[in-house]
Amino acid sequence: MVEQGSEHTSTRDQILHEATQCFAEQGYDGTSLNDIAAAVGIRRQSLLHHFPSKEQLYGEVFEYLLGVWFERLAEAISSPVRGIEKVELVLEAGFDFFADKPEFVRLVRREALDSGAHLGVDLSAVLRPMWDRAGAYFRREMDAGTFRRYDDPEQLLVTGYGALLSYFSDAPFLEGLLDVDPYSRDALDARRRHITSFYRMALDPT
Amino acid sequence: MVEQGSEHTSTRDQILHEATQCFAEQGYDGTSLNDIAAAVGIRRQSLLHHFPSKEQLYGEVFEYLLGVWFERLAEAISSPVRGIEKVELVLEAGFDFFADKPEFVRLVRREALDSGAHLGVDLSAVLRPMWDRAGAYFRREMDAGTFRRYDDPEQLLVTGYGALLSYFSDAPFLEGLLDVDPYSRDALDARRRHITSFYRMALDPT
DNA sequence: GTCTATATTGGGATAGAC
DNA sequence: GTCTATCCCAATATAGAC
Repeated sequence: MVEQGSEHTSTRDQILHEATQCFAEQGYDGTSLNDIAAAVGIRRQSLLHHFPSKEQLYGEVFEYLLGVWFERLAEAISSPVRGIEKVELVLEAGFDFFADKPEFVRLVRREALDSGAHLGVDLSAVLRPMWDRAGAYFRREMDAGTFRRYDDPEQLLVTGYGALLSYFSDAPFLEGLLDVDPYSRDALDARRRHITSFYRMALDPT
Repeated sequence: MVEQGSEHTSTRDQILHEATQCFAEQGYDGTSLNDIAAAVGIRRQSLLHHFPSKEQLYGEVFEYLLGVWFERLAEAISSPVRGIEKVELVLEAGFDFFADKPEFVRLVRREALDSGAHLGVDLSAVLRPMWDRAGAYFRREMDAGTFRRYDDPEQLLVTGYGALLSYFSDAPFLEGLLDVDPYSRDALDARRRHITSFYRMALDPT
């Protein structure tokens, strides 16, 4: 759907791109079709020639990003490494994807807050299989003694979910607390290292 | 401003209460004065007799919750305990407040996402003093050898911020992933215990 | 495929009767 | 203090010319 390699991107793809930025920054209700059209350089009415409605456009924006996310995650999961190294690999794959596409994180957060009011599909249901797989992995490693035992492995996932997403979804807010551009190379490196080392400490069975 | 103890709550306070719920659930842009007025049982025009504008109403909703939050936090911070016990005390105070007022968490998250577009004040600037104080505390304890040393103590704060807020802000979403009501007593207890034990593991210097 | 023009709805806010 | 009536504006969406 989204073409690469050619000098010229289609108007449709330009719309998708600008819509992604607008929805991520201002949310579904805070974004008007005028905003998106203006960013592309056309009129609102011309935009509706490419997408039948605002909801449809929003749906396609989400669908595309979700597809890329699944691709990247599947790649990391399929790796043959085990133990804490696998956790690190998946954490880093998630981190790198989020750093590459912070718009995605912001969209997911907004959907989580609005509990899918604007999106047709149930996001948690879509992500559920991967979630369960991760939970089963932790349980197995705990049983094997490679990870420190916790009462409820799912809690580790919730914490990781929050730690990973919040940094990107709330980046402008955190910038005000930290006096550092969260997207600078240094800040990203530091955050990445901290998350992995934090998990290593917490999971270390010794 | 908000009266307690009397059987009858003023219309003004009812409006504040319903507005809090609506803004937390649907966001600023997603909430219309009609929604709030309907919840109270009056007309939109009557609501505007008590508050001059939507922005003003939103501001007051936030101001009130922020005041309570500061109260509770100051109470926990003033405790004479030290070391990891102080961290636990503050984490638990935050957790309990958030569990008591999840609307507050959702509002803060929305503000962080929108970077204060609807609120007059800069939220990160308001919270900055407490943030810096917490960072200094971690640094001191690391220097004293009571906490495990991390390159950047502020990273611990970011992780805590995410772990604490996300559970409540994204509760409906997490319910779909966990098959448990996040606000049930059991779930809250488990989450509370996990966060504190997770931090204890990560900060343990041995 | 983009435009102008227009229909229609819903939002915030004001004026004034009761 | 609450209501009805009204104003104004912005938003989504459609129709039809070019």
